Amino acid sequence: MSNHTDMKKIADIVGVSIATVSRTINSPESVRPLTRKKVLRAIEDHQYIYNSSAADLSRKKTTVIGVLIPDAQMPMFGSALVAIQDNLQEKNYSIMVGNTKYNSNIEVKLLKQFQQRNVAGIIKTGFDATQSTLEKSIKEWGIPCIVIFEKLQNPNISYVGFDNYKAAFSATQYLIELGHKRIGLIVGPYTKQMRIRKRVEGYKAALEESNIKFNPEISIETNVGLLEGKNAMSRLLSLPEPPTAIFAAADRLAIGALRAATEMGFCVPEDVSIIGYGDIDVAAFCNPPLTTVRTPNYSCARKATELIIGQIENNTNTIFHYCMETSLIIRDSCIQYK
Amino acid sequence: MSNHTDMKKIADIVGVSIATVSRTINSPESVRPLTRKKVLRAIEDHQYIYNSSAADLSRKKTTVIGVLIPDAQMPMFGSALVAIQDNLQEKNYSIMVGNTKYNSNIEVKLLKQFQQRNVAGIIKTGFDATQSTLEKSIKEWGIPCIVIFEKLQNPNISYVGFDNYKAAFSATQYLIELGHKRIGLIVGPYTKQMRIRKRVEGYKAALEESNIKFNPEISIETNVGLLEGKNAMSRLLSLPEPPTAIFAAADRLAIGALRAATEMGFCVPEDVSIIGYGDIDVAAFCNPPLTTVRTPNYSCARKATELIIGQIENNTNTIFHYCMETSLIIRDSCIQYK
DNA sequence: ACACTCTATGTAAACGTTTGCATAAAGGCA
DNA sequence: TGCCTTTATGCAAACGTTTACATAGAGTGT
Repeated sequence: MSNHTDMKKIADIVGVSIATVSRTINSPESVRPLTRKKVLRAIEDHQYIYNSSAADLSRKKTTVIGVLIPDAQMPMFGSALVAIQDNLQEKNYSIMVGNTKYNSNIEVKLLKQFQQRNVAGIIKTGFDATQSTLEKSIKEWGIPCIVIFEKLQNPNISYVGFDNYKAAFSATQYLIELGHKRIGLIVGPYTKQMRIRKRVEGYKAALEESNIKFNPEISIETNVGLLEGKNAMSRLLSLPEPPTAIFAAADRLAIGALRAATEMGFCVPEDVSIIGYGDIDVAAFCNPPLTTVRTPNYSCARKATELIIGQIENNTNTIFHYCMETSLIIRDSCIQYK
Repeated sequence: MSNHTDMKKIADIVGVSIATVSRTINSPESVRPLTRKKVLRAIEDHQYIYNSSAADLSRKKTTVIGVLIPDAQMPMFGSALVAIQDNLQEKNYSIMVGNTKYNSNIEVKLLKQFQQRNVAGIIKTGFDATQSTLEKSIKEWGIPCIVIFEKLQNPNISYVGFDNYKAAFSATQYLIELGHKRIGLIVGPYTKQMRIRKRVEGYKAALEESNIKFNPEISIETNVGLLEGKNAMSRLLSLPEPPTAIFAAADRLAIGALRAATEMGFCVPEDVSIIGYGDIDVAAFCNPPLTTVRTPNYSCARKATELIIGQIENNTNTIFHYCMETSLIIRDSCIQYK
């Protein structure tokens, strides 16, 4: 016989039915105060532990939300997680997290797990250019799914993000305004990732607007990482005619680039300007402090969580498109070109 | 009637019993190849989705492991998450994550959630000095729980960590060997956190060993963060007789300290040496690159995951104590005192 | 006293699996 | 052929909740 405390046991102790116990837990206002008190007392005294699996099964619905991120090492994910949980805290939702490593096999697998575990909603950071199948499967599945940190043109997918194109445009424009003409680009794998591709496009558009010809020689696509940024920068600075300014479309790339410059004897910003992207927290603590584009990571994640909770609770599934503003954070890594 | 594909439906389609479907999924070798094939075919064709809640309820056991971290912004957490998932990947376990913010109310709440959701095991980073109640509740609960990133003296709790005392001792010793006598300390909230307190003790012990008197004036306890590190360093360098070397017992504190020094016109390491703790990835990319203590974060998390999975699968719950080696990573932020 | 409405509770059928036990079919051996 | 073992499958009871529906009792207005 089960020696485990379940609702039945509590019900027996108090002398009420299981239903009453369930109600005291889920809608306390619907049970008489005296009864409620007795039930709560028994729960306390006998260390009853609510069984979510059973509830989930019965309700055909969980209070777990799935969070899909490409790389847990990205500082941006930290903000996302904190924001999401801040919002979920008092609601008794839990977070199930999956790290895709930019690998679509892993991603599909994780999504399947989420589906089997019947998560109530999904928050996904970033969206691959190649994910129409994914999109379809989520649609069919029918639970709310919000992409964050990205502005999508796809009208069928909700997002809370920012305009990567515009932000990259303004970063590049800033460099141009400072008089730079030879502006290098170090950027993540944009062949696969939409939000990165948008940055490349923004960069190109800004150049074009000022009649500067895009020069593929000083534009490097690489994985996002400190070392990768450093390596890319080394290559750029080894060129016979190195760029006078660099747009590193991720702060971690920028930090790597900064290091390469320093090691090669270039002064930043006197010899070469560097602008980053993301305003991760160390950016302000670099030497020199990094001029960068601030993206509203925390707000995006927070907003997305609010929205998704709303959808879950009201059982709706409309499409939301929120685009937040980015801003240029001017610090000391860029200077007028003389 | 349910239009949702469940085992019953698959069973009906194939013309077998539910049990057979369940078995094809959970122990394929126990069903005849032909039957298996037909079942799998039907599962494929009708997009059957396994319901974990139901399975969990029936089995009285889940395949979810709970991960408790104090601050998702700490880079160390990123490694942990990646390591854990790398290990869980092919096993179909999922990760439920909770961010405690160093707040024991939140922590208790999250643990309760984990308990209600019936997680199969818990990996917890760090352990508060004040958590004997917590310890008791986990013991009673009876699921495997491993603390990582910490060496505990408590024989009832499993850990996979490193010796914070020893690591801090060696960092301080290194500074002493370089001829420093006036060695400041910037450290996290050690009143609450064991692993941080150990660092303070290691620092003090190293001083004592060399007959250097501990000076509370140049020892600052603060929250862990870049800005906090900077503020603490400002205070230290404003002293009439500032320290000639600083042990910042967290790399993020060290990076903040580095910034303060630079802004105040101190050269690192010429005017003041700084040694960090953790070897987070940006440490090597600071200016100057940060000398620091490397702690084996990934290995710890990976080992812990292996152990916990072992315990879950074999239904054992023995206590493990693994202590991994730390190492001194000498870069350019410390120099001989003249 | 009656009919009516409310409110608090109980009853019991789901929810979709797992798994011990029973059984039928097939194979081996005398 | 009959008996025994093995293998593949089915049966049905659990797992611990939720919730639509039923019901009993209390209150209200006439």
